[in-house]
Amino acid sequence: MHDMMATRASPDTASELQAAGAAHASANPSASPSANPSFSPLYRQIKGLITRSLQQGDWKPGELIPSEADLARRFGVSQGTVRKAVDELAAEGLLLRRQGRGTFVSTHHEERVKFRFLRLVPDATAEGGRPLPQPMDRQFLECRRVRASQEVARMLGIKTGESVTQIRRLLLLAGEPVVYEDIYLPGPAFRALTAERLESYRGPLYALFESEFATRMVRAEEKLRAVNADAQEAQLLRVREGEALLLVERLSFSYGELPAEYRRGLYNTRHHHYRNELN
Amino acid sequence: MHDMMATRASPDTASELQAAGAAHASANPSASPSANPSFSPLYRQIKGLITRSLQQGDWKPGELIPSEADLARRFGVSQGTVRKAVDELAAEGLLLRRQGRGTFVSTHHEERVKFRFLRLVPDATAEGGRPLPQPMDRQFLECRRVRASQEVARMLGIKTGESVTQIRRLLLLAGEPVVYEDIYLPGPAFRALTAERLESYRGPLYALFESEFATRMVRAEEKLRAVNADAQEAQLLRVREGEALLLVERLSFSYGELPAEYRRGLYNTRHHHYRNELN
DNA sequence: TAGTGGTCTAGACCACCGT
DNA sequence: CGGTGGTCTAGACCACTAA
Repeated sequence: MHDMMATRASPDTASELQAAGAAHASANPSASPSANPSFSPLYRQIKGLITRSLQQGDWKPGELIPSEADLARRFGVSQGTVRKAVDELAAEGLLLRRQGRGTFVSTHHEERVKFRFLRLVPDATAEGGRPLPQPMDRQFLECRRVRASQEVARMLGIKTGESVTQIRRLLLLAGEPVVYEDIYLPGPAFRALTAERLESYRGPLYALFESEFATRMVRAEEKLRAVNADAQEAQLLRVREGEALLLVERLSFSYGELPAEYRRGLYNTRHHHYRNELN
Repeated sequence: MHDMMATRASPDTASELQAAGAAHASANPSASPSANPSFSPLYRQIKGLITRSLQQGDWKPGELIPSEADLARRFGVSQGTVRKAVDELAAEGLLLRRQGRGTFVSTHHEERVKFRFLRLVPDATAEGGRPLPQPMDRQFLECRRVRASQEVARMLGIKTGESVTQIRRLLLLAGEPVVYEDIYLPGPAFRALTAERLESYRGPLYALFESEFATRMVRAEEKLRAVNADAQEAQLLRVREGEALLLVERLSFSYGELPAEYRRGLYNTRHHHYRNELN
């Protein structure tokens, strides 16, 4: 394999890569030899281009993206450089590498990473045993359009009073109600969402959002607190009023650090716990 | 045994690296050409060797380890292979790379990563603002040798009734008691630990353990629950009895996945919250 | 200026997957 | 079998730090 004409051409997409410290950056003895203020290595620029393609939906969740060799040709860089860009994206969970098959866009549909964001596990879980083998059931109490409260607006980065979709639901594990949460989705994207659709859908909410509302949750930040159950919460979760509950506020982000969901959940931690790893 | 070193010399440590799929491994026509059951790439073996050196204390926390080129020579591999090993160790927090200076063994003494394991932050913390700029104070209530209860023994992987060191303390943020925790340390290593030493030490507990007890905490697992304060807990944390508190059980590991500390903490989350990131 | 980690390239071969 | 990601090497040059 040789191929590849002597030089560049980069007949495809954006060949706007700034030659920044690239060894092969050709004869460029002029261009300031040092003191680069906003220096970004090539592989990060490549990473940016790939991210943009993901944002734009050029490659959709679950799909196969072009091979490393292919991408290297398109971008006019070496395979090693593409590899480093893809490595980082895979580490961030945006892409999924599978030896012998190719690189795929991550999706909430895969069996392996289902409930990736739900850290609640039954107490009986053994040391290594990760997920919950319990039967999970849902119960949707609300699904409606409401005006964003000051707090919801602030979290989602929109104006107070703007229309948002609110979902209120109950999660049952092994028949017992364990999670009660309010979910807020910004903008008109989720206008078509109905309680019926929620009821009929099998699988995680994020998988539904991905498939039918073109919104993929990429990462999230959570704030945890302990609170005492009020009368309504106690009734829904079948605990005594005043019983301690774990309050979990979650802000989820889509591609490009775009806030795409705000969630306020109450967990009954009598037989379950929130599991976390510190590094 | 076989080969190795047509060149090199590798005068130093273990040159027992099994030529596994190495392109240059050559001269090894015997060894099953494929179908390798427990296949481990070279860089992982290197990683193991470096980890072993860390465990053995060849390089201590805060110290500079040999340069990549140096390590490559010692191990008889290319710099790229060493680099990949070090990359992973740095990603896991065992090593810290600093361009232009070298690679250092991570330590709990650095200003940058102090309180790496304490995820409690004041509610007022802005979006990006990470750590707590609050004045922190401690109050040590106990420091004694006790026999491990069944639970403590199970967590620490020792026998029930074995001697462990117990520390009971209160953490005060901005003058208010916010954390009340019991800490259990296994084995005879911490026999010399006294309440006086704890009182006089400035800096994180883990920094003390590292400096004076040759125990570095590398990673930890936490289980979170919401519980109602009992009378004693309420008094110490200055809340009403029955008030919801965040119960945080932490199992910390030293090098080699060795359980080295079990901790049971109660957090008052009225003005603070536990912060977490999901990827 | 010397030394370190950081980036980039080019090419080889291995492990794994589907056909 | 051909194609994909995974590993390994060798060498070049860049960015940063400290002496």
